[in-house]
Amino acid sequence: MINTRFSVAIHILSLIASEANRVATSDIIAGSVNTNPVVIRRIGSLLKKAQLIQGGPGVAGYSLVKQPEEITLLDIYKAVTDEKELFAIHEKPNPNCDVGKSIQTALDISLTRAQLAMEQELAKQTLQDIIEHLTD
Amino acid sequence: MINTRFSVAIHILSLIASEANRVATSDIIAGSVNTNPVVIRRIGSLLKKAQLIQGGPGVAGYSLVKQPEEITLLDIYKAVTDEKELFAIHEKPNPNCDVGKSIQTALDISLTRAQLAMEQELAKQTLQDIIEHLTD
DNA sequence: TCATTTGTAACTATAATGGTTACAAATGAG
DNA sequence: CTCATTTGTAACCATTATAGTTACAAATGA
Repeated sequence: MINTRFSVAIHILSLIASEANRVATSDIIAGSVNTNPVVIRRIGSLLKKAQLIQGGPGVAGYSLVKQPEEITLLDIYKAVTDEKELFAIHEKPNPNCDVGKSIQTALDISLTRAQLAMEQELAKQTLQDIIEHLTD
Repeated sequence: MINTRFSVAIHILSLIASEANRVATSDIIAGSVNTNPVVIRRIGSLLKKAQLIQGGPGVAGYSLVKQPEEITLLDIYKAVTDEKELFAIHEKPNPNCDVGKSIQTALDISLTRAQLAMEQELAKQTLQDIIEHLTD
């Protein structure tokens, strides 16, 4: 299972967008996510590195850098997962075995396809789509 | 990251298929995967529950129940991941907040789509495809 | 009968995760 | 300028998942 940083990141961005008039501090966001403000700031730090939000010490709250329609879920996913692969492949299969010596390459081909399929679906959805579902 | 059970399971099945004439014991498979035989038997147990292989105490080795063309990577994925969701969603957002009260539903809609996209890609590939890539 | 092998429980070390405290640094209001 | 507020980040902790390991009962077939 992929950790909750991704879903919390989407939550954070949704809240910032929906509170565009008010000030979305890490404390307020933490109240909505129901966690510790440091957890929010930690993820906020990743979202800043990815140029999705802005904010900093002394300035209360975060704000979006782009419009919700311009932020895809893939942007958010990449921001919080770094360059990690979706599927782990076991490290040291036996190179003296016909299967062992080439299984990693074979796995990489197939599993990368699956990862790309997922990422393409995330790229089709934006923060705006999430926000539109919020009134459900 | 999804754990290595999935990739090890594919390795196990590939080895059983490619050694169809010889006896694929947990010890031999462990030698190819380069791990402990119990790890193999543990995953083997899951593959048996999913009706992908057969074998048991007293009988040396495992054998495939279906042909490699009939085993999709999704079958294997489901066998080793149980019914767990791909993406974790944070548990207790604040129900007194407009975003918090409906974010889980919104996330579920979007993330389930991404998971399905990945699963559909896995369903398109079979154990036979992996085996064909092995000679690379 | 007995050597071989699987199934599984139990334990361990390691790593990831999320929560928490603490505090320096930056900012802007007064 | 001063100070309250807020962010950034290090450090630490508890919990959990993971993979490896030992041990042994149960099943099988030679």
